[in-house]
Amino acid sequence: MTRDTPAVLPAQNTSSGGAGPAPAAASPRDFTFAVGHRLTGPDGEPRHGRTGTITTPHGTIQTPAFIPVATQASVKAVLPEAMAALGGQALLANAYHLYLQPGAGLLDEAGGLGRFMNWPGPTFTDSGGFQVMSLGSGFKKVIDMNGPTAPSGQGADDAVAPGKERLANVDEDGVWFKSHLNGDRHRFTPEVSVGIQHQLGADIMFAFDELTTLHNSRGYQEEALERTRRWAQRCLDEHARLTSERAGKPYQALFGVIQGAQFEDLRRKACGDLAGMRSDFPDGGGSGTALEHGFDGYGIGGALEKENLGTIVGWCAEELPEDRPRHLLGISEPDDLFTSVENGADTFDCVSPTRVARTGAFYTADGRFNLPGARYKRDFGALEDGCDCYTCAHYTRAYIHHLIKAKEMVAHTLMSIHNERFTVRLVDRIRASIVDGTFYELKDEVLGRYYAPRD
RNA sequence: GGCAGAUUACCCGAGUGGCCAAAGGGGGCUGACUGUAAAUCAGCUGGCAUUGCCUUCACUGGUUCGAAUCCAGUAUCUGCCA
Repeated sequence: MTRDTPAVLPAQNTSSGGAGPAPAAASPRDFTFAVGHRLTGPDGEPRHGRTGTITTPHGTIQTPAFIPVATQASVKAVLPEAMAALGGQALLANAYHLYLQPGAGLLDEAGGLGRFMNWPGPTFTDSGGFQVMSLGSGFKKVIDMNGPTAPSGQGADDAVAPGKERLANVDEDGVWFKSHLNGDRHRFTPEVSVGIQHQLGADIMFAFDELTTLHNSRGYQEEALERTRRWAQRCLDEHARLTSERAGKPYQALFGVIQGAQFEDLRRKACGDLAGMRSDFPDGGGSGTALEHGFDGYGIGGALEKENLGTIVGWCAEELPEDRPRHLLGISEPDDLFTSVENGADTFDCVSPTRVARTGAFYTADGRFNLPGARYKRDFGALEDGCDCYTCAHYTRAYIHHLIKAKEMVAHTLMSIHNERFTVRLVDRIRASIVDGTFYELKDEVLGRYYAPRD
């Protein structure tokens, strides 16, 4: 990273020539994943972790990679130029939010998500599956060490978090959403979600899934998982149909999403089911023939306890095809990143860097701290000593502390740039450590310092 | 000069005999945040110690078993009348 970086994307992302007209080719072959180095454990045995390169119509992604979240076609408070300058390789938006806001058709008309938001590099869209949970039960996705606190058993499947209203209701065919913006009812089905995502035009899309919580019973987890399996097939079929119908557009990859909560048998079954799914795709040569095509990659999502994260990712890595990328949805804490990469996750997205930035917290090698604290009032150092981000190059803790106290919006921008850079750089360092064989040294050093007990 | 009304913790403000260390805001302090219903939420905010004790509702003095609350005086402020 350099300071005063011009408003252009990194070299590896400029192959498409910016947000110009779409390339003519439209084939599943426009999306590839090549495994690079494999991680070896301290015992000399191979691990699931690896480096790789994802190639999309809008550029490549070196993995492992952190993909910053731009839910509504915007990384909150940060310009895309700044995201490129801090090393972001791709951005992830949300189909549900974009469908409610500008409307997916508008983005199609505008030339797709990337062009609409002035991000020439690769893009992802989430399916709206997360909103099945967040607008449904409202419970947190990752439960703390104390485990579920809501009533368990029969009634738990209808439980709603305290103070929340149920705004999503699931049935076999799909989900009714009640808009959190104006109360309008909206219908999402696998076909609707994939249709919206095709209109949004991201390089990588996710299948529409049902995210359960740890409050749900085992019986409900099985029921939901089966439903998600059936939805996955419908997503793949609709994806094949639309890929054919929208020939001439850049190919959009579709990732299936693995659920199954903390249950090993359910996770393994989900992986096997989705890995084996096929649908007929048109080939890219214009010959009119079709080819059998499965998911281009896989998302690992759902309810899990932090302590089981690595184990669950490991189960998935064992069951899923080696030659397809594995995206871990919604994770970015440093310990979780190391654990997940070690066990086979290739890419990550998470709202945490910008969310905690907006609420005053910043990451450092020594842990996360709250900048509104009175102790920073006269601290004229950078947010993090030695950080190479734009914020740390130009601004002090005291100044940003002042901006937060004065409720100046640019505080969110400066904080978010730092936190995004911190997370992107951490995953970049993890990638480099796999290449040069120092993963475990890096893990011990980084986590030992980040989570060291404080006074 | 006369009449009427005010004065509550850092600020604004509720409280008109005991359930009041005193509602509610703001501010301050601390913490949380993992596919964004999140520029949000939670706790604390007179002092000291473990339940508990001590000092507070402009000031002084009363009434009462008991006063932020009732009475008298004083100070300051705000209206209206000269």
